[in-house]
Amino acid sequence: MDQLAAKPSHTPAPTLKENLRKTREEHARETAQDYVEMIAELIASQGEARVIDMARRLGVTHVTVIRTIQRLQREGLVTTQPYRSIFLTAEGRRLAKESRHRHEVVVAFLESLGVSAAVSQSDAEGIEHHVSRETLAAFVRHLEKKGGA
Amino acid sequence: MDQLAAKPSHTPAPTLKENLRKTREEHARETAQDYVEMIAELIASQGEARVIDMARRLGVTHVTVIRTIQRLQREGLVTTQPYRSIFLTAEGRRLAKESRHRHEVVVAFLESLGVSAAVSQSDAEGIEHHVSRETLAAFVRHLEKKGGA
DNA sequence: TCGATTCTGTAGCACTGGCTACATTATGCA
DNA sequence: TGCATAATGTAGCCAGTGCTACAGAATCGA
Ligand SMILES: [Mn+2]
Ligand SMILES: [Mn+2]
Ligand SMILES: [Mn+2]
Ligand SMILES: [Mn+2]
Repeated sequence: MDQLAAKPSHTPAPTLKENLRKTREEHARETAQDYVEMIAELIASQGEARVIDMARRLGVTHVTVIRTIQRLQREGLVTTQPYRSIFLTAEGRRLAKESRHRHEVVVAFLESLGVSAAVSQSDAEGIEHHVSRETLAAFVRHLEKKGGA
Repeated sequence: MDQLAAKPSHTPAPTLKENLRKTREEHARETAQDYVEMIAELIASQGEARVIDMARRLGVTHVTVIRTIQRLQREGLVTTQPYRSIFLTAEGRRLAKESRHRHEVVVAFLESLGVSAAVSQSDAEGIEHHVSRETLAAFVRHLEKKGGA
């Protein structure tokens, strides 16, 4: 009830307010994305995802990891039992796959613009969480155009 | 002391850990960037930046704005007096100018890839805060190549 | 001019995600 | 096999950023 009353039909044009709200929501989700992505990688490479390995790779203490894992469990992305390693739910695996793909596209896209590998990796870590479906598609188009194949 | 010991000379290759730490730091700064950018816009268009206008545009309550402004004042980006409007310090103006420029480049860049204006605005609101100097330069190069002029 | 309304500010709550200090459980090796 | 070490977990602190409820100051129009 704080919209410009009458004006349906064509899309109502997103306001700055709505864009900022969306960005805040993305921030709330990005920890989840980085975590499930890393859990999937650890399971693939080490056979299991342990709190201590995540803490070392994330650069935070194990306490922070434990509390975040508890939240992700509450949200249905992972499962754990006391003193056991971490597993992904079906939804967690889905999100991990999607996040990894987007991450790779963003890195490849930045590199295709001539950005160094190191900076591409670094910037992608933040940018990835704010790339919509439409923008991701545009990145892929750009890569296909340049990449040949 | 958790680096690969011996291997100086050329840059030590940033670890995932360091990239994530950098992303966290960027998040701590992005509120400041969006605020000073908006304060500059309000001063330019309305003659002054008031709490209530910022709250409406940001989509948060005035309480949140007041507390954030207090922090920005502590950090030397703005000045205020009780019941008076908000001013930028020299450093605040510098940051506002830089943020606005980067915001505009990011939006223009996304649009140049064929992303719709609405989505470009929305994605840029988050992406802008993770675009390094080097990536920004790559965006500008890409725009100059396509844009002609 | 003065009273209603609007604006600014404070108190106190929730949640996230950092941390240290300490407790408990598992693990691995002598 | 047992004990030192490593890993996991809990308690409680902090800062940031949301919120509602309420208090105080400023403004505007009748
Ligand atoms: Mn990331
Ligand atoms: Mn972000
Ligand atoms: Mn902006
Ligand atoms: Mn922004």
